[in-house]
Amino acid sequence: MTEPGRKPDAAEASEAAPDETLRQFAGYLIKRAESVVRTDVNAALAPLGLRMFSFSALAVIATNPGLRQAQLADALAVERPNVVAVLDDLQSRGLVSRERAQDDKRAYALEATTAGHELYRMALAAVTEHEQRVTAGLSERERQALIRALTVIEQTGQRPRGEEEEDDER
Amino acid sequence: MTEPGRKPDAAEASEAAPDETLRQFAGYLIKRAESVVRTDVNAALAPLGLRMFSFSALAVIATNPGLRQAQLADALAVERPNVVAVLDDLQSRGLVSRERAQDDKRAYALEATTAGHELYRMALAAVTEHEQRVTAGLSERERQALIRALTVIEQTGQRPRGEEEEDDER
DNA sequence: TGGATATCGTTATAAACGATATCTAATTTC
DNA sequence: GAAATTAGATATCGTTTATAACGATATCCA
Repeated sequence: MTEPGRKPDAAEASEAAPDETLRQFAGYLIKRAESVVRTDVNAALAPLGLRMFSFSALAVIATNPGLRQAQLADALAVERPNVVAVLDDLQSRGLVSRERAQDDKRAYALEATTAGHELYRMALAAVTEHEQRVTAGLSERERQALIRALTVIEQTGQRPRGEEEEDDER
Repeated sequence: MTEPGRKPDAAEASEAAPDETLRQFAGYLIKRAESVVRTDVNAALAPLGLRMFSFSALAVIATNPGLRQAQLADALAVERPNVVAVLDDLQSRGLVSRERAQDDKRAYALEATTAGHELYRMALAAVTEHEQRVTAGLSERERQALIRALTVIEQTGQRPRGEEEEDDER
């Protein structure tokens, strides 16, 4: 082991990471970064009884009073059934209210309660800390560039496939 | 709808996205981008009978002949049990061989078969196409900056917590 | 007006992903 | 050579996210 050097046999190549080929793909690194972020943010939110997803839901509700469940699901880019359990939890803990919409008796108007806003404030602080922690290796300019790049990717990928720059928003 | 403008009532605010607050966090955008990437890459690999994870495994094996399972798991940042089923699949399809290591009869030396290399070539082309598709909105410089930023985040987050720049790698 | 159709929230279910605990066989340590 | 460790396998579980289908309400339109 650690012989001066020659033919590292690949299995124990010390020069390059074994996944070097994959690391040229942003997609691969996004997946790995997502894992790191999810672990860290969930740890940061655990003391507050929240996870990444319930925090996101609370944030969207707190900043968009009157939102309906389908709109919430849409905002979070998940299917409608996926928000039900989260809302059950948030509501049972008195953080969010579900009031029947007066103009549509099928729908609920979602609102954060006082306790919900309070918890949201604390959770937002915890998540902000988390963000600073995981992006500590980046300058603010780099972090902003990252945010822009990710936004572009998300929007690019959202398209049906085969679109480019058609400006279909109006 | 689309009335000239005033008091959008938040529930139907047309100016800002409902998750505007969350979009200032790289972590949130990483999660959303991951979803887009995963969906797209899995669709790209489906015709080849691969998913993102099995492709990654095949790539690492093909470029690191003789690798052991534990090293593969390590390279892919997952626990050892998680590679077993994937290898069972790849092996049963004749893409990967598991030969007992001569210096350690517990371990397997993993290698891609000729068919495995062949499929890997095709899959690599499909993934490269996918990468170009999802990063079509970025310049090559932006894409490289994204890759660097994600690498930094991954490494930052990997640390036990409370480390910074200690250079604990010797 | 009234039937077809669509939408809202819900339930049930399943696939994919990834972790932990434990087992065996083999290996290393002392 | 006994004890501790390691490699891979198995079983199991939790999380995340999707689809299908259902009851209730709302909208469309002939």
